[in-house]
Formats: sequence, structure tokens, C-alpha cells
Amino acid sequence: MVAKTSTLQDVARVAGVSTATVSRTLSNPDLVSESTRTRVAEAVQSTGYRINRAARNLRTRRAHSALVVLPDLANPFFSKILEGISRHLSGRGYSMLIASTNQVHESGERLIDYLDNARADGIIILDGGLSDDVVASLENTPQAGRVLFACEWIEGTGFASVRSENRRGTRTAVRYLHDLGHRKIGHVTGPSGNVLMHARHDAFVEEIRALNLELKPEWIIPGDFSLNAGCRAATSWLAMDNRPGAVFCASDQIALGFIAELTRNGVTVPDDVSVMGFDDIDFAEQFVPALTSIHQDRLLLGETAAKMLMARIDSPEDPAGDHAAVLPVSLVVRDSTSRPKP
Amino acid sequence: MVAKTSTLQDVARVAGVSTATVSRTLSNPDLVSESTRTRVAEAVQSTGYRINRAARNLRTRRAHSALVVLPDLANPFFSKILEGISRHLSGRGYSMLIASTNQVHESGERLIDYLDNARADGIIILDGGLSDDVVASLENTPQAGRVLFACEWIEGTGFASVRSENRRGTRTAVRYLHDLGHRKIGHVTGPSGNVLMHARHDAFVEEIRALNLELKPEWIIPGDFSLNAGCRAATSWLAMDNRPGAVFCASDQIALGFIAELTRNGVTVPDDVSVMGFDDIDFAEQFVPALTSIHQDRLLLGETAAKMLMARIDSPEDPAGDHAAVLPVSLVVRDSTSRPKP
DNA sequence: GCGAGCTATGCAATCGATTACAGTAAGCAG
DNA sequence: CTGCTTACTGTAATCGATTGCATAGCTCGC
Repeated sequence: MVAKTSTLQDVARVAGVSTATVSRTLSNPDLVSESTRTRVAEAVQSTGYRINRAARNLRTRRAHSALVVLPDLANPFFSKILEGISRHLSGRGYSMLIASTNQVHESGERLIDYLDNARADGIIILDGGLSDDVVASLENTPQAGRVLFACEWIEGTGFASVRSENRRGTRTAVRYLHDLGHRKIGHVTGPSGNVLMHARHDAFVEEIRALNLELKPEWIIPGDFSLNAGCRAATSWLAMDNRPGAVFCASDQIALGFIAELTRNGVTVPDDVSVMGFDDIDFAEQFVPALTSIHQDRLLLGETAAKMLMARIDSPEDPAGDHAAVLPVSLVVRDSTSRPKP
Repeated sequence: MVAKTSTLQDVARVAGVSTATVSRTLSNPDLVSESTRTRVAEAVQSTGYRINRAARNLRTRRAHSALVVLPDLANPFFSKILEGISRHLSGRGYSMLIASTNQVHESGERLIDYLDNARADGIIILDGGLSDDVVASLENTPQAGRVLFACEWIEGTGFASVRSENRRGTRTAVRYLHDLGHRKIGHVTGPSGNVLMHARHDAFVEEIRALNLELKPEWIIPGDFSLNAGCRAATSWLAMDNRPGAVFCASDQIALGFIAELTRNGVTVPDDVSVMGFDDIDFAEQFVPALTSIHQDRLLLGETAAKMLMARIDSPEDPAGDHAAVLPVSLVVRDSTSRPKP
């Protein structure tokens, strides 16, 4: 009924002990005797005590929360990763803060401030496209060890990271299309400058070379990871004289947009052209045709990122576990790919 | 270079004033003279001072953050709302915490704890399906005024809320199908027990009655808001002897799943059946056929929710603005609806 | 010239939990 | 019975910013 929440002092008074004892009972029960432990427990019950996190955070110099920075909340690709991160964090009493990149850029809000501010104990960044000055400020802070990249990363920096096997996934995709019998294979890339775009593009070219396949320059269609990029790529594809019979798209969203636009133009997938994506987002399975893709375990990716970050928060000097984790991907065959028409 | 971040004390020393003056300069510049203001500003610069939020939070009894609770991070419907919330919050120096409903239920983590804990100053809930005990605990807390529902709500509770015009949107949809010439109109509902499901279902029936249309019980197909529900509904539709020529789905996801499954079975939309959704998610425009839908301004919804919550945090007794906001929706006509075949 | 009314600033208490250090009591070996 | 451990518990300082109250200097009106 009363608004006032009770404090450690209240509990201590009720239990007839000092605040120190109550605090110890709560955070380090082994240090107190059985009898006081139960007495304190009862007092906590009867007073309805809830710890005041601000006070604890101040004293322990911990925020008990982590910041996740992502380019675009609306991108369904990220949601499962967030779920994974959130799951691990909340299990350890941590909160998950969210900020989006463009907001960070717009508002001039500085990411290191979250660290310096004691707003967050660590940062997980899902965007390799941060502006140089933001990255520089993060690198030069003594807290750089508490910054971690997930999915994407930034070449030439020393930040810890978690990512999927982009190269292997890409090469698997190309080889699969080759195994189906395709010899003319195209690629719709991610946004230029993006690390994933490069990783997948390079791996694509490597595998094409390794398989001794022809590769016309026009078969590499520049895009970004969006549906619209897929639509535009479809227009390019339609305009070609010599069309690849299979197209590996750098993301599922691209692939879906690509197929959608083709369908609008009377081209049938996979009969007229086989299309693959990368990521295996939820929608891939529901689309018509269901999309063949390279599956990334986004839940695991999020959990791994959170776990690694926690390790680095707990012991900044000598964190347990990897500095860079690479998670396996797998081929998921559905209906958007088939043998080429004779 | 040095790890130690500087405090108010450091700034005060450098500027040759007291910590009180520095604090005032930062939070209430009008109270100090021009000259000290510049001296403090320089000292802040040279020391690289960053406010310690934990300390401020403790003293001001504010967490300077808000918690957003949603049923499912993976649902693309929510992302824009989050974007809207985040935009408003971060503009006012607030952080956005995220928690998902099932996690809350699984871990037994209690939502009021966020409030009692001083972890969050307010809660925005995007899920009307919280378990009764969770709701009860929120209602009985003196802080109930700092809990706000967005999109969904819970009938019979006094929480503030923001929502879209579900009834009007639904009736507009039905009337539109009627205007196209359809006389046999079906409905795939949301999950039973859900407030949105009820609002839309009831409005659907009302409008059908108002238009004096036939309504066979089997034309109301129970579902939930998912793609899969749409697929199942399609199966039901296919099995009917007397099929409705138009179907209004309670969500875009349902509609997309519905169309996908129909397409897989050789039924063409909109030639064989017109299909509408509700929400206008990003994907609706990209789908083939592009989906006719009722548009909800999710960005505005998020911003409004955040704004209302802030008002209630600032003055719990007499919050400025509405207690319940209802935002306009609009009909977006695309390619999944057409006149019925003769 | 005196008090009222400002403005600008400092002093010191305060928010609530944690923890180094000190103290007490009991247990035990010799 | 003495000295030494061990096991608990209490005292009080501490984290860093905010703010009520006090004060000092200054202006202004009569």
C-alpha cells in the first residue's frame, strides 16, 4: 500500500542485524550463519525488500547492463540475435539496452559515453559500418576490451568478435548450385564497403574459380542487403543477354526481393532461374517458393556474443574463452533451387 | 590515457569552484554566472568529465531508462514501434531496456522489480497476454501509473494506453471489399483471448451485419497472428464447399501465410480470392501480390507511447496529455484485392 | 544609511548498498 | 587456564552527484 520501498536498513532493523550482514546474506550467503540467514530471509519477505540497483551500481562501479548497437531495428535478421543476447544477459541479472546506429549518428550521442557514464558495462555492436571517428574513440578508450562485434566486424581493429562462417557458407552455396548442374552462376552482393559483402563476394569468386566456372563481370550485381536491392537486381538480370541460370544472393532479403520482382515479370523460380539466399530468416521458409539458404544460428550467435562479453567484463585483463569466435553455418535446401532446364 | 574517469570533484578543483556549482552549471546553467559557466565548461573539457549515471540515478531516484516488454522480438511488427520509442527516449537522455514476455515468464523475473529496483522509471508493454498474476502485481503497485500499454491492452484495467483504431480499420476493410463487389467475406482471426483479435473480430461482424451480408460461421477461421496460422487457414478455406470470395485477415502475417499456401495449391490471388491484411508491415509491399492492408503508423505509435510515459514519469499525479490515445489508421490498396470474378 | 530583495556560491547531508577492518565469542590444543 | 583459530557480525567509510540551507556581496528604494 505504501509507496516507500524498503531499504537494506529496514531489513536490518526488522531482522535485528546490521546492514552489512543483510548485504552479505544476500550476495554471499556462505558468510553468515544458518540462523541469521533465515532471520534475514524472513525480514526480506515481510518488508518486501527490493535491492536498489542504482545504489549497488554506484558502489560496485558496475551498470549491470550491456548496450547492443544495431543498424536497423526493423531488420528481422537481428531479432533472433537479440533474443539470444537477452537470454544470456537476463539470466545473469543484466539488462539489455538498445540503440540504433543512425540514432547514434544523428543525435551525436557517443557510444563510449555509455561506458564512461556507467550506463553500460559493455557494448555489443552488430554494425560494421560505424563511422571512423566513432570507431577511433572506442579503440582509444581503456575500456576497448569491453566492446565486441557480432555478425559484422571491422577489419584492422582489435575488437573481440563473433561471426558466422561466411566464407564456408558462401562456398557451400556455390558448390551446391554447381552440383545441381549450374555452370552460369551470378551473385547479388551486399552494400559496397560492408565486411560481409566483401567476405561473401570474395568467397564467391574464389569458389567460382576453384570450380573453373565462367564469370562475366555483369553477373556480379551490386546491391545492399535489402528487399529493394533484390528488386533492382532482378531488373538488371532481366536486361541481360546472357543470363546466369542460378543466382546466389548475399542475404535472404535480397533473394526474396529478387524472386518477387522476377515473379511480377513472369519469370518462374526455380524453373527459369535458381535463387539462393544467406541467413535463413524466418520468412525464408514461408515464401513461395520457400527459399534455399545458408542457415546462421542467430540465437547461438547472440548467446555467444553475450557470453564472451560477460567474460571480458568480469576479467578485462585475462578473459576466459575466445577472442574471435566463428560459428558454423549449414545449407538448407528448399524450393527456390533446382537443376537447370536442359 | 588514464583509465580513471574524472568526477565532479575533479572538475570543481580545476575550475576553482565547489561541486555544487559544477553540478548546477551542468543541469541548470541559468543559476550560475556567465564567468563561472565558461570556467566550468573549460574544466569539463580539460578533465574529460563524463557524468556518472549511477550516482545521479541514486541521488535523483530515477533510472533514466524505460523498459519495453514485447511478446516476441522476432516479430517484424514491433521493430518500428521500438524505433519510435527509442527515438523519443534517447532524445531525452533515457535508455531503452528490452525484455521479452516469454523470458519474463520463464525466468520468473518480475516486471515490477524493474520499477521497485530503480532499474526503470516506467514500462511500456506491447503484450496484452501477460499472465494474470503479473498484471495483478502491476496493478497493485503504487507505481501503476508508470505502466503503459501500447498496441495491445488489457480490458478492465486502468493502465494508460496507446492503440490504433482497430474497429474503424476493420470496418473500413470490410466496406472496401464490399465496395469492390464482394458479398461473401471471410475472416481469419487472431489468437483467441487476444484483445486485438476481439476488437477486430467484433468490428468485422458488426460491419458485415451493417452491410446486410451473409456470414456463415465457417467463414470465421480461428488463427493467431502468425504466418503458419495463415497457412492453416488456407487449408480450411480450400476444404470449404461454399468459399468466401474475399478474406480479411487479422494481421499481415496471416495474410501472407494464407496467400502463400493458396499459391502452393494453385489458387491465384486476387483472381480467385481477394485477401487483405492488417498492420501494413514492410513486407506487405514486397510480397507477390503486394498486399492490400490497413496501415498502422507504428513509428508514431512508439513515439506517442514514449511521450505519454515520460509525462507520467514526470508528474505521476497529474500527467499532461491523454490517458488513452487512439491513433488513426488508413487503407492501403495494393494488388491482393480485386473485383470478384463474375 | 538601512533593510529588503536579489544573485551567485559554498557547505554538508543525502541517496542505499558494499566492504575493509575490527571486534567478539566459541572452540580447541597444549 | 592460556593463546590461537575460526566463524560471525558490526562500524563506518565509500561510491559520485544533487540540493536544502546558509552566506556573502550587491543593488535599490526611500
